[in-house]
Order: sequence, then structure tokens, then C-alpha cells
Amino acid sequence: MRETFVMADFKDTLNLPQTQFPMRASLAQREPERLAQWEQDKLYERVIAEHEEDPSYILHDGPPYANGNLHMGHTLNKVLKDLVLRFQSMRGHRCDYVPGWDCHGLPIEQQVLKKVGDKIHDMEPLELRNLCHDFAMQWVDTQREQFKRLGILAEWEDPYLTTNPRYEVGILTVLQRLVEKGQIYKGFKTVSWDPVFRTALAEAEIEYEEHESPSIYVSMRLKDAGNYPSLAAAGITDASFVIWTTTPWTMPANLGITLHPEFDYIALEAGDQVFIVAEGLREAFEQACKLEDTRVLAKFKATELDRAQAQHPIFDDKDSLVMLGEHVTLEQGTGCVHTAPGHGADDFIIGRAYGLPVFCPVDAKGCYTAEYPEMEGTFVFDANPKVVELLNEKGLLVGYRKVKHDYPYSWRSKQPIIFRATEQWFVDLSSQIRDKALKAIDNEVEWIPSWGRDRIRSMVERRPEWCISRQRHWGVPIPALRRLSTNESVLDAQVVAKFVALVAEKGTNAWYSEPLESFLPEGWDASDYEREFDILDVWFDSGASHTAVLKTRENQTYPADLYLEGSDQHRGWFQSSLLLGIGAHDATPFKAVLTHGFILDGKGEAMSKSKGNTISPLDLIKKYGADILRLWVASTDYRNDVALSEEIIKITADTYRTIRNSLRFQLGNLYDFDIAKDAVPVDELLPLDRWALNELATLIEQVTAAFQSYEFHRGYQYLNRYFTVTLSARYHDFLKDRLYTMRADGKERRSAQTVIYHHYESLVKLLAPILVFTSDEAWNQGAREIGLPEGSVHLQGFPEAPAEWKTPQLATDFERLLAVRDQVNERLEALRTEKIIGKPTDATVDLKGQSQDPVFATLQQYEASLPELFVVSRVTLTPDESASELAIHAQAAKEERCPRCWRRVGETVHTEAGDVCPRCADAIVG
RNA sequence: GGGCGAUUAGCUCAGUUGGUUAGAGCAUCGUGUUGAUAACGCGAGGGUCACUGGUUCAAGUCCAGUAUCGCCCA
Repeated sequence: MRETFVMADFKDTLNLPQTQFPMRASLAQREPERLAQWEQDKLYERVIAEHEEDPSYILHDGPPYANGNLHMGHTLNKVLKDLVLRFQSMRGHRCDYVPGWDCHGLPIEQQVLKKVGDKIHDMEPLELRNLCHDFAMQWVDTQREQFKRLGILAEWEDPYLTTNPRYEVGILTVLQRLVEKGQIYKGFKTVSWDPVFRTALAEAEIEYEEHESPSIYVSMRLKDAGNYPSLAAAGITDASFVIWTTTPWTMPANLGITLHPEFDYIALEAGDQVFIVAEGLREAFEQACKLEDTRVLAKFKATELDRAQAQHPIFDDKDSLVMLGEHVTLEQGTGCVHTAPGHGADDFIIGRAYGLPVFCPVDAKGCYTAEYPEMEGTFVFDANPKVVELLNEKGLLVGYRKVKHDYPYSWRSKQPIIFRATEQWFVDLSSQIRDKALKAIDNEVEWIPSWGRDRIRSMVERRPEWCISRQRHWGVPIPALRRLSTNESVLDAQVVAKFVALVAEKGTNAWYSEPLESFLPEGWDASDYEREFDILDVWFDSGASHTAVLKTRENQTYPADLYLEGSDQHRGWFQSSLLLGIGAHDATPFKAVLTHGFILDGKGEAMSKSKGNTISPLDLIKKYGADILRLWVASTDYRNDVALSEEIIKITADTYRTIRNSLRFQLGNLYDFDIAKDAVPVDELLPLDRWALNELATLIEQVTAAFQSYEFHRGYQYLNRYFTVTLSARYHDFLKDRLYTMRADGKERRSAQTVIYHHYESLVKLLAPILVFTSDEAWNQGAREIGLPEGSVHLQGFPEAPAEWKTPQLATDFERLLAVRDQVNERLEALRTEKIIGKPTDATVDLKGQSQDPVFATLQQYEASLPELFVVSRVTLTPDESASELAIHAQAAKEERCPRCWRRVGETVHTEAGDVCPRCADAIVG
């Protein structure tokens, strides 16, 4: 009872940590408060102002699509951008960051159409466009708040929106330049067509799903079979090609049969019929059509039948042309390929080579036109069974079954698409743009990681023409006119220019609302023209951002220093930006492109709503706080895909706690320290403190190098190891005795405090790009408690270690000492296990070694620091020239423990407060 | 099916131009402290470096193939 009282008494004489910096972060509650403060203080503007005179570093934001809540992909992307920018800013750059949104396009239009329902039929395009606009703006507002909540610093008050007239002018300026350079043409091509939305689709808008199709084998009679030598020689007068297709509805559009010029074909007798198929597919064909007892009557090369005629399967009065094409394969079918130039890309190409017309008796809705009167108005997928039945009735159906295969579906309508020849606008890549783009990819852009170059290169090399027109309403109108007298479609640079002038004032709605005359150049006859209403592909919108933003806003630069997006954008935005940049300005819009991977779940599988394994950043913020999410982002090697699970976030939160507590410990031990008055000059610091300062200098260099090369996860690892090992397990642990028990204003304690002060200041700044809320909180608390500069940490520069902090020799020496410490710890642990000691200060350590041994020599050199380093009560060093290696012996100290500092040093001095060791006596008396 | 990637302890990451028993932190287990205490220390266990084959005196590291996962395309 009495002893407890006395101990409590001494506790009051110690210099224990004191701070108001709370151990618990309560991020979910406190972050919004700090955010409000930043907004009130106009933090973003102040950061920019701080770097007004510095060289700029422009990261150009890729616009997310404004149609839903943020998901983890957005989070990863925007946090990475924020990390880059905050680091660059702190390193002395002016980083004007203009965030953007992609606001046009089918996904928005479709969602609006869903809400509108049937009313769409009596709605003017302008009315629909206005609804789409409102819809997009609402999501812009929502996402903006969500991005802000993540702590993303940006020009949120004036983002770029692809619907903004100022931006639309940029889009059309690019179009105008391309028109002027003759890089836009109208082509008649087979395109992927969404019959539900009645629009051509970009490749990016197509996905593949399992689909059940009828698989049919159809015979088409070869005309004048007896005229062909190989057949005649075998006495064949009547033979039929067998074609295979899974789209019976394209049979009416058949104009030909394509064979491979080098394959062997056979005339195969089956019952009373003779079929012509590729030899290599005979077995598969017989199996599929259940043919037995067949016999090969003749074998010949396809070239023999080039340009032969076959009977059209649907129209009795039409023929089908036999052609030769390399694209025919032996993978499936019969080697005789049904060719309908109006419904397939390969078909279109081979048909053009043979001079066939394009026959496409299917309209925009996917229904047969009057060109196939028997089924006019029938939707093609409904027509499939009817066509099959018709072929069966005509005796042409050789085989039939149903197959499941991957079939292209519309990205948005989720319905199967068709291929259909239509008139569309294209950007001409064939001549100049592609070659220049490839050169730029090779020579002018840094790709991070480096394989990005190969990836985008092969994509650009193989990319077909870029179809930029869409038959939709929600987008930037292509100001094309139809000349009635010639029925030609005209895209004229002067018209585009006139339109651009009106758009600046009234937005692109002008195309719908203004009189035709206002777009016509001098001398054009208004009665001979009418407007067309195709709109631009949204990839053109966003791909023009370099013109609409980088070249338009004064605080931006062309090219940008960095584009930073997911690796899917090699096909998307990076490519559209590059092609349009080259096309319009003959220059790449970016100096460097950094890509990140995708978010996967804890098992390494893609997150999707259908799998139900998605994690919402909004939920995580509510539960853990944005700083935890940001720390998680910083911890990942995002160049690959990154896994996310509740477990991973929890571990991240634990790391956060370690960091926070270490900062709290440092702050708490500086409560009576004034850097201006109490600082110990660097060259007078105790060796241990000098060592720690050198460690800090190394950390700063490591973290800086890691951040500079965008490897935040390496910075994270360095920081984490520093907090757990260098500080918590070592330096802080060494220091407790000195900080708590020695005289408050003594040089020993002030030496430690000096170094801790530098640590606190540097560490908070190092963490600032990542833990934006916590670092600011810690900085403000530091301003209150230890005299750090007032204001936000985000107005501070990134730390740089003064040369005098660096003492490589100490690092080498301490490496040796710490290795000995590890061995000492093992001995102490053994004593602890045997219940001989409890805390390390219950023990003393004896070391014996050869005085020549470098380790022993180092121990001798730092003899005075050893008890502190080992956290024991006494260390003796005994030279022993007979020892082969360093002998470490630890044992329980025999001495009484000082009731104040708990060290067992033996000597006691009487003071008014009680009997204590001499050092404590000095501390108490002051 | 094609292009580009990835695969090192339960988790996040290191592993230098191929060169000794593959490292760190977290997590786990054990334990100490109770003067960082919803905190901190100490110790321990845990990896056939996805798999198979090859090159080499020597391979986590180079080559080829396979598997799984991802992005893009067909």
C-alpha cells in the first residue's frame, strides 16, 4: 500500500508525454469538418497561389462518365492523380488541375429514355437533349461531392464538361481542322448496328455474350455444273454448294459464295444429291448433317469454280457469285462461305473486290425492307425460324441444329447486334494520322509501365478506320448537310466554322434550333440543302479534350505532362486523344502516359454487380474514412491489378493506427520543447540522436525517389518500416528512459527532442500527399503544441534533408550495434521465459571480445550509449584477446531498482522525495 | 482464338547485371510491460518463389510451354 503510494509520487516527477492529439482518429466524423474548413479557406486556390511563379506540371484529367455513383475504379484513379499532383506541387510545381466529365453519349441517353418511356415518341430531339443534359449535370454534382470527400484537390468550381459550349467549341474545332485537312470522309460500310437503339456502335460499345442461334447448312445449286472439267469428268451434271451460317436472316442478302483459293474441294454424293464442300471439313459436315454412305465423286481446286454462278437460295430470279477469298477457314462450316456484303465486314471487302453491289434489305430497326417483300417489316431475329422453314420447304435445308456461341451484344441495350451496311462518317487513319501516331508512340511519349508502348502500338497498327458518326440525339451534332439536287452528303469546313461560331454562343442545340441559313456560307442555296442529324462518337468528344482544355485554358499546357488512367484506355481515351491530337495539331497531347490496373476482389477476380463482389468506396469512407482508402491506394502496386477486400482495408487501418500513434508519441514528448530556444546543434547531438537524424535523412531520400517515379507503394513500404522498426521498436524505445526520467532541460533530453521535432515535422510532410486529412490535423496540432508554422501542411514544401543530417559512418556503426542488440534481445527473451526478469532494465549485459574485432571496437566507441541502446541497466565491455567471437552474457541485475527510473544501478541518493539514483536526484532537484 | 500483362509467406510489398540457409511490415501464436495503455516491447512459427521442362558450374531472377487471373480485341 505504502509502496504504491510512493511510486505514484515519483510518477508525477517524470516528464511523461502530454498532447491533445487524440489516439483515436474518428476519421469518418472529422474528415468532413476539415474538408469544410479547406473549402472555406479556398485551399486549392491558395496552393496554386503558393506556386504562382513555379514551373507548371499539368496532369490532364480523363473524364469519367457522368452517370452513377463513384466506384473503386474511380477512387483508385483519382487518388493516384491526387498523389502525383500533391507530390509535384510540394516539390515546387504549379499544378493547375482541371477535373472533367464526359457528359454526352448513349449510356446517358439510354437511361433517360428508360425514364421517359413511351412519351419519347412525341418528344422533340431538343427536349430529349435537355433531359439528358439535366441528368448528366445531376451526376456531375454528385460525383464532384464524392471526389471532394476523397480529399481530391482540384479546380472543382470550374471543371470541364463535354456538354459545356466552351468545350463543344473545342470538339468542333478539331472536327473542322480534320475536315480542312481532308481527313474526314463518308463511307459506305458494314458496321455493328444496334437495332434497339438504331445506331452504329463503336468497338468499345460491343461486348460478347453467350447466345443461342440456329446453325443451318443450306444447299445452293451450282448452275451448269457440267461445264466444269473436274465435275464433267466425274459425270456430274448437277451439284450444290453447301454453305453454313448461324444467321439465317442474312440469306436474302446473299450475293455470293466464297471459297478458299488453295483448299481442295470435293463433290460428295449423298443419296441422290451431290454436295460441294471443302475436303478438310467433310467429316464435320457429314456429322452435322447426319449424312451416311457418302462417296467422293470428284476432287478439285476452288480456282476451277471462280466466278461460277449458283442459284440464290431465296430469290428464284437471282444468282449468287462464286468468289475466292483468303479469309475462308477450315475451323467450322463447309469451306463454302455464305457471303452477304450488306451484313459482314469480310463479305463487304470480298464483294467489293468482285464488284458486287451492297445489298442490305434490312432497315435501321432491324426489320426487312420492301427489298424483301415477303417478309417486309419482320424483325430479323424473329425472321430466323421463318427463313429456316422457307429453306426447308424449298428442299435446301441440309442440316439444322441450335448452337450456343459468343455473339456480339450491344454494350448498352444488352441485345444482340447485327451487321449492316450503312453510310457513316470516318476519320481517315490510312494516310497520315496512323503513321505519325506510331512515330509519336515510339519517340515522343514515355509509357509507364513501359509495356504500355507495345500495347497501344499494336492497337493503333491494327485499328480499322474510325467511324465517328452515331445515329443518336445526345451528343455533338455533325454539321453535315444533304444536298438535295445531288443527294450527296456534304461536310464543309465553312459550314463547320459557322456552326462553331454559333455554338460558342448557344451551344450545340443551335444545330436544331437555328435556321438553316445561319450555317450556310455565302452563295449557297438554302432550298437545295437540309440538315443531317448524326452526332459524334463520344470518344471524339473526350479525345478532343486536349483542344477543348489544354489549348483553351490559360493555365494549361499542350502537351500535358501526364495522362493517368486505367490500362483499358490504351484502346480508349489515350488513343482517341493521340489520333485527334496528331490529326488536328500534328503533335502528341501528352509527354507521358501512366496506367494502372483494375480492382479485383480478395480472390483476385474482377468485381462486377452480377457477381455481387463489389465494394463501394462510399461505404468504406463511412466506415473507415478517406485517409484509409488513400493509404490503401498508396500501398498497392497499381501497375498491376490490385486486390481489395474488407481484410485488406482492415490491415491498412492497422497500419494507419501505428503511424498515428507514433506521431502522437512524438508530439507528446515535445510538450516542453521550443525549437528556437532548446534546439541542440546537430554536431552536439548524442550519437543515438545523430544516428536517428541520419535515418530520417535516408527515409526522406527514399520516399522522394519512390514518389518521383510514381511508386507510391515503395514509399509506403519505406514509411511503414520506418514507423514500425526504426521508430517504434528502436529509436522511440531507446529514448523513453532519457525523455521520461532525465532532467527536463538537460542536454541529453533536449538532444532527443531536437531530433524528434525534426522527425515530426518531416514525417507529417512526407505523409501529406497520402494522408491528407491526418497530416493536416497533425500539422495543425503541431502548430498549437510545438510551434510548427500556422496554416495547412498542404502549403508546405516536401521535406529535404540538410546535408548536416547525413552521417553515413553512424549508419554503418549502428548496423553493427543493432545486430548485437538483436542477439542481446534473444538472451533477454530467454531470461524472461525463465521468469528471471520482466522488463529489460531488470537485466545487465556483459560483452567480451577481441579489441581488434571491428564489432567490439564499435561497441567500445559507443560504450556510453549501450545501456540506452539495449534498454538495460548496465553494460560492461571486457577485452578478451582469447575470445574467438563476441560473447554476450545477460543476467538479472543484483542491484536494487531505483523507484523512479526503474534502472538497477545500485547507488542511491537521499532527496526530499525519497531515495533515488544519482541521475534521478539530479532530475528532481533540477 | 489473338495482343498486352500478372502469379514470391494468410495480406501488402522487397529481392540489385542469374551467385551462399529467399527478406520486411502486418496478421497468427507465445510472452513481457502497465510511465505511448482500446498503446508499446521481445521471441517464435509460417514460403517445393503458380506448374512443367530447358539453358547454365549456378535460376525467384534467362528461355519455352501449361494453368489461373486481368485488360483489350475477335
